Amino acid sequence: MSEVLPANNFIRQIVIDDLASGKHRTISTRFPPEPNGYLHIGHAKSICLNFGLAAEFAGRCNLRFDDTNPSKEDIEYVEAIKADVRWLGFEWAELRHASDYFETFYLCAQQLIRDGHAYVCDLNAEEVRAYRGTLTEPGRNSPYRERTVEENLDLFARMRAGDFADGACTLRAKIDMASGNINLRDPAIYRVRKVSHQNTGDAWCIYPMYDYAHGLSDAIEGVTHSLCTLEFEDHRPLYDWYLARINLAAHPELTAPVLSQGLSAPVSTPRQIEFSRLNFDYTVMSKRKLLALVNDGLVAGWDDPRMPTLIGIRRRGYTAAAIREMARRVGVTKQESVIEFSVLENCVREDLDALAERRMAVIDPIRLVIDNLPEGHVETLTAANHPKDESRGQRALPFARELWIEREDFMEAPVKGFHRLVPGGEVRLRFVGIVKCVDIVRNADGSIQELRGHLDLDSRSGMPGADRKVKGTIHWVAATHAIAAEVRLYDRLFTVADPDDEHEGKTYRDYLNPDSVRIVTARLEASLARAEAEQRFQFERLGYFVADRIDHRADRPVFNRICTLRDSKK
RNA sequence: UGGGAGAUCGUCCAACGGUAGGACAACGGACUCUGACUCCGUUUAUCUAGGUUCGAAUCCUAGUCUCCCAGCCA
Repeated sequence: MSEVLPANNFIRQIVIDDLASGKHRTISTRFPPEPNGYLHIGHAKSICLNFGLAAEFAGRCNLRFDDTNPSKEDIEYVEAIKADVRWLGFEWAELRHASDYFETFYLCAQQLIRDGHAYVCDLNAEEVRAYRGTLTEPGRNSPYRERTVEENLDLFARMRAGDFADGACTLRAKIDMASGNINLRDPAIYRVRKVSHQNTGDAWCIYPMYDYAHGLSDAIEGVTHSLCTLEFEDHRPLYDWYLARINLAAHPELTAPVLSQGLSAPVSTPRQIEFSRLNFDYTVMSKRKLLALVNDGLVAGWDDPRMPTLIGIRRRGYTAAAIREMARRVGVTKQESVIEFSVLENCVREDLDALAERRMAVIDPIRLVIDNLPEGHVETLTAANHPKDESRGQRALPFARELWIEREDFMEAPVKGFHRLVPGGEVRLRFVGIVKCVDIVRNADGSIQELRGHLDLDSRSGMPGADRKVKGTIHWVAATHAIAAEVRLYDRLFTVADPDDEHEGKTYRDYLNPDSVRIVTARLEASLARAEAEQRFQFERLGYFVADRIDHRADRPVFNRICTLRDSKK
């Protein structure tokens, strides 16, 4: 696989310029997921960007859990996210949580109050909405906006102490209720939530909002380039507003609680830069819909091989290298885009073509008996494990008088352009030689019971006659030696390119592909008995397959189809 | 006249005042003991209208279209 010649993009160019101008000596980024769900392929772009930039320019990239809303978060997700990032091939400089900074956030809020930049507001959620105005009309000031500093300090302390019920009041930034940017209309800084937190337990009953916590967390960690998706573009003025008012660098006492936990706080003034999120056709990417697919049993779980989650894609058999290459190919811009799934698929095929050893397997078997071999004839062939890489060695391949071939590779009444086996016609048996179909044995109902073939002994592999040209080559397994295996044939989860399209009252559920998985019992060549979970192979002419990382066992093999081979037959 | 952002092949991404190029897709061909891989070739694009300029995807003006924002979510 073409190894990481970094593709330039506007963010990388900013980094290069900042380093060249001396604005930064080193750079620092972060990947900041909220632990409220599993990571999906869309996150892979952000992970590759943040960790990739840090790696390329010898900077640092933290994994930071943006855990400011305990009611949605769970430790299960933080563990899964860590595993996914590592699987993708990245290691964080430090693991942090926004919740590591809760005490600092509290101190900063007190400072904002003292400086007249924040106030405790007793409006309830509905009232706040009414006061906020609309997209085209300005909002109105809260009646609590002019409380004194002393009163606000006292009230805020009582919020922390648990004196107020959930929703009874908030701490709000005093900015501008008439701003065209709604984020600046006195946004909430803290809300009361009497729930325990995945990381801090019951230490707090007030929790900071994203806009407030995110920029401060970036600054505390010394992040230089804070990369996020487009929808945060109009939050940037607020991001900058908090940083400017609080000015962590000028107030070391504010970060003291971080230091006292043994964590460093190399305060910076981070710059937020937005890029467009990654979307793919034929799938959904919203956490809500993914969660619904899982909860409603429409898929087998977060790691269902049809899911666009990283854990699902991994189980499907995609490689981390392929995902990294995909991220490189799609680039980074501010244009909203939907990537064709073929881009990812091409990356997988390219990686696996080089990586995966070849094997033979028959998915829909029909019996072929070689009539000019003696009854009970068995021999052992050797076959290359990889057609382009001799160092991958060879394997023993049992060959016998009775074979399974692919039902699809025989046509009694061939359509034009059919290159495989037909009555009276010849085809090459991979690694064996040329066989002619001499008879069709039928059941009472006229259906085909088995095929009879005649092997041209002069055309056996290695013989001079093997050079004889025939139009097609088909795969096979020895019926006597084949092992049975469950093979799961996956296809796209949705039947339409844009399942999010809700025209004509449809929803993504109406577009679920009823044939997104087909489970068959296949016959595998004997050497596959030694396959290990997560090992990938090319089943010749069929596609790439992986031994399922959960269900595969030596005595009960289970393979997932990763993707088919490209197919140029018409 | 609410605020913010974006418009280049079918899809993504380049071109940073000087030959519109690459990847994926599609199509055609060569090769082939995988109809794979590989190789060769072909088709298709600068949102519109003006302007500046020897020269505009790029600069200016005016439009058009698309996306995001009215959580005590992130």
